[in-house]
Amino acid sequence: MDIFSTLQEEKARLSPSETRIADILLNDFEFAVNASIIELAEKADVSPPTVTRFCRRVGCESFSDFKVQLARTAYVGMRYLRPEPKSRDPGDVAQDIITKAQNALFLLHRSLDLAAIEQAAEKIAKAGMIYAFGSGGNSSMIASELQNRLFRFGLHVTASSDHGMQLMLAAAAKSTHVIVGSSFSGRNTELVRSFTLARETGVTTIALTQADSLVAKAADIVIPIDLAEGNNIFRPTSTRIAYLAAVDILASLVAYNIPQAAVTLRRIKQQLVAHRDGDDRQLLGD
Amino acid sequence: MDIFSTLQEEKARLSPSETRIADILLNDFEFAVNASIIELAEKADVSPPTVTRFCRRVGCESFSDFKVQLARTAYVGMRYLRPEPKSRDPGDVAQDIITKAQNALFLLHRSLDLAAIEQAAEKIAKAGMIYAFGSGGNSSMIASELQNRLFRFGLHVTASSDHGMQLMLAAAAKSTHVIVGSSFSGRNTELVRSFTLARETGVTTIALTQADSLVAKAADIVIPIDLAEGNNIFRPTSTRIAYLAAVDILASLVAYNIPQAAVTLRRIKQQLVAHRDGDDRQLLGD
DNA sequence: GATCCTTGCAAATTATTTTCGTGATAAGTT
DNA sequence: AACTTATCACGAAAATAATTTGCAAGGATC
Repeated sequence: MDIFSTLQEEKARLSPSETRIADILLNDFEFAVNASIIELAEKADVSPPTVTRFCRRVGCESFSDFKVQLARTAYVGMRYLRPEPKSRDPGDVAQDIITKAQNALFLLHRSLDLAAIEQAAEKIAKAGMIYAFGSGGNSSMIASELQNRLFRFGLHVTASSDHGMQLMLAAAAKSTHVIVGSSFSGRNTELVRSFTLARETGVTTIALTQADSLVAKAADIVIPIDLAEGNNIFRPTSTRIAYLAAVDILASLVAYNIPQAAVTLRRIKQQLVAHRDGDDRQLLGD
Repeated sequence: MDIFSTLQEEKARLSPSETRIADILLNDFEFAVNASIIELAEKADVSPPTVTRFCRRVGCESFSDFKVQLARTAYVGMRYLRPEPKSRDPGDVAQDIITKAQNALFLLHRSLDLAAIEQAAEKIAKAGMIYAFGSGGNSSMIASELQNRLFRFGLHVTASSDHGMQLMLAAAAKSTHVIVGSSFSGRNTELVRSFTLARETGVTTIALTQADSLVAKAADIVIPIDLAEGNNIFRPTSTRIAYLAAVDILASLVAYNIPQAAVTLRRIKQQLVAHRDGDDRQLLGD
């Protein structure tokens, strides 16, 4: 799909000359996007035709197509190749974190299952009661974020990060209710238990989790969020940013499914514009 | 700086032919980045030289430079020109949200005051006790995130979203302590009061907020987070993502200032790799 | 009516791609 | 082991295509 991932896949199969070209891309990216085919060829100590062939090899139509692809993916993908920040220099750390966050959003957008999200939004909009479940520092934040967003549309919602409480709520839930559960790893077996229990009484269960995971298999509707685990397991913040964005999308679609939500939101907006001297709570609107 | 902003500034001064070229860029961007100068010229109904002149006019060296610039800024900037999503179609909503989030990260990275963050990180790393303050759905999340991140480095930290509690904590704080307060709007007057009170006893106060705001003026160290308000006041999630990233950077730098944090984190990582069958809580590491 | 700006044409320049041939390496054959 | 033969990488040069420049014509403005 994008050049850098192709490059990583093909790396082993490249010839010496092509490897030299690849090295320039990775090391002196700035030069590569601005250079002409001749300059690039000279720097890599190869002939222009070899550069053209290289471009074709990594899946581009032509050299100019290659440059466009390069420039396009660069902003997001450039540092993706360097798994760890090079130094402890604040600038590098910041760059690394921002890039990983950008990347998480980028990957999320690519792999988003819109049909599932819309289906989930419809169910949520019609639900008599919504339970947002999630445990651990990450998923519990997602659960409370869901509560935070949904109650403003006039929906009945409660969040819980307590497994015992989740089980009780799941046991008491009715068929018109919806449970939305979040699990970054997909291996939250307690959540699986709540889902299974709830489904016995016809409760709709929605999971934000990794596709094909235990949690995914236990839910009615799965909103899969699959990010390259290697890059994120030790840096959950970027994964969390992707989850937050997914919740944002879900909540927006829920709003569109509730006629009066638009009215309420418009009123909040007008309120915000008219009265701008409160504290953070004025940022309620959306 | 980037092409689209130049384009917006120059728009009024463009000639009819150049306006036609600009229109193509804005309306059929995909075509524009992939087209040759001839194709673009034909579509705009002008001659190739006019396209070259147009490129110079918007600050590029040449047509190919122009294309690279275009492709480069496009990913982040493209939809920035369209302030509102075009439709309620899930794809458009998702696109809009993701783009705004990307943009928030982009703007954050540009405007980041690294010196302030590093200064804050040093203070936090040495603090006897840390208080993370924030109110409202947004800032309270940031406060608990700070707690979440910092306690793992062996630091003493507590988060509070309650104004009354914040005041009491601030009154009881000692000069070796640090208060980190978050306010998206910068107008949280209760937080200002806590800061002012705390500074009387020499407590270091750190604010994550808008530059030159009330809260910023009341703090010792300000980590300014200024995002285009117009785009974010009604859509706080993207601003929040920027705040989360800022907290991530801050926490990473704090870790580098604590020698034993590295050891602890490494142990957590090994733990994670060895034992991969728990639930979400396994994603503790960073 | 003079001047300035915009624009296109055609030529010149430059960049890119194709074609073709050489040399190297590997696999099969005598 | 020595000799084909196939395959591939690569570069030189030619062919092609794209881009830029110089210049002149057409319009608008003062």
